[in-house]
Amino acid sequence: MFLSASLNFERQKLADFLRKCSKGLLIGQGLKAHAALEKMGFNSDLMLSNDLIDMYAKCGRVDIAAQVFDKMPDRNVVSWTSLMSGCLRNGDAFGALSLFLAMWGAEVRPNEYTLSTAVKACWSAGSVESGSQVHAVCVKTGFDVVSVVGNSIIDMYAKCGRVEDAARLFDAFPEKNAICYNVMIAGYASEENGHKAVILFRDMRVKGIVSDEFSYASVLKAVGCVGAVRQGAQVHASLIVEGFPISGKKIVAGALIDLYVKCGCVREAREVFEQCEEKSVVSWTTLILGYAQNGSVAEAMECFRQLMESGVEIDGFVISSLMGVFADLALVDQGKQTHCYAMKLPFGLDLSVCNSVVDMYLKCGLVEEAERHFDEMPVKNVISWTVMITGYGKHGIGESAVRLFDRMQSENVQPDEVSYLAVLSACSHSGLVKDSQNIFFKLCLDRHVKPKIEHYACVVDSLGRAGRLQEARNLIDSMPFRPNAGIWQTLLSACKVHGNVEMGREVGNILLDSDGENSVNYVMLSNIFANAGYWKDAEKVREIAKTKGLKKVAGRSWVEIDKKVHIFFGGDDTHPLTPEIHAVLEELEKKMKEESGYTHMVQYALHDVEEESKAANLKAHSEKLALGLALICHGLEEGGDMIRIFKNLRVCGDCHEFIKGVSKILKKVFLVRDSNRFHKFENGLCSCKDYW
DNA sequence: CTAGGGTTAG
Repeated sequence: MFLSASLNFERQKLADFLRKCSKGLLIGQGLKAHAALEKMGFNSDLMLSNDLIDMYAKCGRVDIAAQVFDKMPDRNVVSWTSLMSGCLRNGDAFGALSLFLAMWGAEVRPNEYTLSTAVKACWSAGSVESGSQVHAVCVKTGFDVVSVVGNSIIDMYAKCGRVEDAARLFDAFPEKNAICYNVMIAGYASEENGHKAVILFRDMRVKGIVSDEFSYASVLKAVGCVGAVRQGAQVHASLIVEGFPISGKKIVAGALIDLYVKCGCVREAREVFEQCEEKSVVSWTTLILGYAQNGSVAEAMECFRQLMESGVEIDGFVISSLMGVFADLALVDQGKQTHCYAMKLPFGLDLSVCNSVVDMYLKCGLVEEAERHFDEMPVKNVISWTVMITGYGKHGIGESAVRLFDRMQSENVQPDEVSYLAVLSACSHSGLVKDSQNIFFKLCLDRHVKPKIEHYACVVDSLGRAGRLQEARNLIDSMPFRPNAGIWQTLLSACKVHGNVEMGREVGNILLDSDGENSVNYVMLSNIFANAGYWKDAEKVREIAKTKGLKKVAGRSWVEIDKKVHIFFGGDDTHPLTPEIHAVLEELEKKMKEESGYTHMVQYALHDVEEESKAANLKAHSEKLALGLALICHGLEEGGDMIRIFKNLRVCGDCHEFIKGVSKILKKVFLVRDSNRFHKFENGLCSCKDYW
């Protein structure tokens, strides 16, 4: 087409203007330019149409970009690539990939821009299979050695968990620039490879490649993953030496805050945070979690309050993080409150928010509430299903867990290794041995998931609880893994339940050799001996533990009354109502003795699994104290609201029996959440089928 | 028209 000089001038002006709109994200101006363009009859101009696509894509309107694209009489590689990258930018990786395929059908050849976009779309879509296919195309077309493409490929493999493949390509890559290094350092930023990230970071500097913010952020993440505070401080120091003021570098500062938080140095984290001129929501989130993980819930909530006042925009990450804190501590009132607040926000229905809410309700013992929110979720992902399955499992409703696991697949959600683990664990808690075996079998045939040792452990647990110890033992022997301490502990615990001293002795010895610093092993083994009357053996095991100076985790229980959390340790007498608590417990014990002949189950006192403290006797177990306080506050009349008690370890057997008795006498319902599962006590019975 | 970084839910 021949254009007059003035028309050509107008055309160039429009193109310049569109690029300006695209750069400045000025959708309003862009729409005007589009109208002008049509009026002037430039509809079928290839270059201008491409500029339009790019403008709309960058301004977040891929839908209009696609309309422009569809109307074009001719499309070149730029048209296709612009739309592809628009899809990807908009979070539609699959859309980008299908365009990539369609482009081949239209016989348009990709260039380096197209290929790097396609590679990125693959990892965004989580499909390393597509990624390696596109990789093959890059090799065939010779684009794989172009740095933009090559770097994308390395990044793709690293982000899809194939770090070794990424490293192989990285080593062979001819001209490594800073981005190439950064991609690989980021790929190494994990627990298992963190040290390699540090080595590469040094190597990069030795080779004279200038490290930038990206390098720093990634290497800081890496040292955080391996928990290397000292190395982290070194990196921090070199940041200062090289004149990298973190105040203006949000991401580097964020990485630094996270590093200090991960190492338990919340004070240092706060210092860095305060140094930032512009505090991002990410830094706030990191800090909030830092406080919570270090046991300062009040500080965490205060931090959240400050965030809300700061004017920084709240996002789904903070809400789901906070919800996780409430879930862990079972702070149901705060959880509900935050949930109500979150629902009014634009991201209130985001997956991570909904998932964290459902999890919070489950961990607070409100199964129906959780089910309601789960059912109402507009979209579910594999995590949503897993949360619910785990919840059912912990509440001893294994049948529901298995049913949900089936439903998830009928709704075309592919289970991953965590969901398999959740359902297998639910089976073992509910004694569903057959289901456990069937699901495990299915897992072995599932092309998408590889069975891990934890899956084996669940089946070993199921078999063990059912008393099929030899089968459990055989399964361990048949594993393609070297057995770890965890799986032996599972078997040992089964030996204890079923009083199998011979196997217990054998397994116990293996454990004492391989995991000799863990007090749990000694306690369990000594219990097996003591239960069977082998007192001398029991004593010997306890002696070894004692000479090694092994300490146990202190047991603690808590109960929430009027939004206040009351925490008790074993033998705790610090609560102002301590005399009243003991009086209530005493009275109930007397009644129980009269009605059903209950006496303390002394075996738990002599060698309890969690043996909270030497001084504590059964009457002063933390869960009983919490129960006593709850009863005083709720009143001793029959019936009333469900009382919820929480413990950081497993509930002791005597307390378990005791609470059963109380639930019968007072016709009250108790829900106890311990480290293992939920116990719902009602009318003298407990919901769990796996307690001993 | 293209490549890299810090926070979350199981």
